[in-house]
Amino acid sequence: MTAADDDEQAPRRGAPAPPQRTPRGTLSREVLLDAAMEIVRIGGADAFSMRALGGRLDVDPTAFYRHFRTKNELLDALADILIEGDEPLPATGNARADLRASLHQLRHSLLRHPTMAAVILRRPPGGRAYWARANHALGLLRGMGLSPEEATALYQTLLFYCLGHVLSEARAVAAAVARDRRPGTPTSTFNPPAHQLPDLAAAVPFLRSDTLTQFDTGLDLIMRAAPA
Amino acid sequence: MTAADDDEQAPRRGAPAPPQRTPRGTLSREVLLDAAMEIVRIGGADAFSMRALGGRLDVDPTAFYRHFRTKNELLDALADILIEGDEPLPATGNARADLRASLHQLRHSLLRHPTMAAVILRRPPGGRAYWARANHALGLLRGMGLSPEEATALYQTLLFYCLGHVLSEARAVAAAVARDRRPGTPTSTFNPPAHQLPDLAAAVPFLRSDTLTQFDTGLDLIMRAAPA
DNA sequence: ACCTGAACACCGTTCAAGT
DNA sequence: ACCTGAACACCGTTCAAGT
Repeated sequence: MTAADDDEQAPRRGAPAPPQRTPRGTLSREVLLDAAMEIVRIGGADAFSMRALGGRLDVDPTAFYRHFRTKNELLDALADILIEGDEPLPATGNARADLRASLHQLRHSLLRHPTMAAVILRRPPGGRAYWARANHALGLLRGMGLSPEEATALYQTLLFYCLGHVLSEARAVAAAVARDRRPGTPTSTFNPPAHQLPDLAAAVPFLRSDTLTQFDTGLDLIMRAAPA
Repeated sequence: MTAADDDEQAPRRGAPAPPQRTPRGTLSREVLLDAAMEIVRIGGADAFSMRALGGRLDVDPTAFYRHFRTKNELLDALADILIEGDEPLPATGNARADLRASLHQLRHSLLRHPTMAAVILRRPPGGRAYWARANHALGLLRGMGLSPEEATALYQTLLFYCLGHVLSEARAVAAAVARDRRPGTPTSTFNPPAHQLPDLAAAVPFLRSDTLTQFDTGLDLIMRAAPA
């Protein structure tokens, strides 16, 4: 029915070559998070498992459970690291520009690990960085003259738009990476069946040309609802 | 670091009591899709596996592979069934109302299987119903006087907003269901750390009060960008 | 105190063999 | 032609035992 192609699993598994043995007593949340991020960076989200993590640190896979309650707890911590990003929250004094920049930071950081985005977005939010970003954005919107209620509504709209956009971009990037590793897999998503669907056909030229510009266009549309 | 609670796995696995033996030669994509949907309806997305599917139809788990290439291909087909929903695309003649109704349909249908939403949204889109909905919405926007480019931009903004919102709602519903099955698990998401974050504290009363109204509020904000 | 190792109860998928 | 069954190469997590 769907022209479902191959899938994004299997061609890369496990972590290669433990770089250095982890001495007894030096395992910590931080060490585990770093190793997990490395595994994801090298092999994508599918390469990450308890056994890969243990292998990378040359430690028994179950040593993990001294430091995290479950794998999902580690994923939540990874999520918050990505949501935080590398840069401080923008504070130029221009509320509109700062808000836009914060959402750009979020998008950019999540897209640095595109195979991770879907994994992270299926977890409930609630990390430190997540709330810090919310507080920052809400403050900016209130500074633009919006009431708490208006600010909340507009922030949620921006955030949900941002998450949907990033999820969609990340899927495309992850699929492209998978295709690259194992060529010959067709991409169905951008051969939409435009016959019989004239309005879709007319839209095709404007799909996915430049995703950053597209992202901004949506932000602008939503921000029209804010006072100048 | 995060107040990560328990997780949504494990308490319900496998399909209970095969309702009737499936005679040789009657297995089909449709039968498999129906059984898969039943498993998800009863036990959530985690309950679905090849072995559960085989068990439910009283058939060897690997018989599946005569009809689908992979599990993900079946997930894509399930996704398109949910995206299609039960009702026909709205066509009252009021473009604005029809567009809103289509997005409500999509939200409603995805939320009927909340544990499935995250699974489905991590797959690339591209099913028949997905494109049909896109074509329908684009036609409505063009009918409101927008150019193909404007219509595409506005539709994508609405769609990404809708997906982000539904993903967020579905996570909350799925977590609530899991909490119900195994009580005592706290919800961190709606105890945001409002101390030290004054603008977040001011927003708390307006979070998650009525998610349908909230959804509509965002749609309205975005639709302000369209001509009256 | 911290880690190991075996074990448990699962996965998705392949392929030779059966009917 | 269609399905079975064993097998492969994995999972996340628990718990008694070791150091």
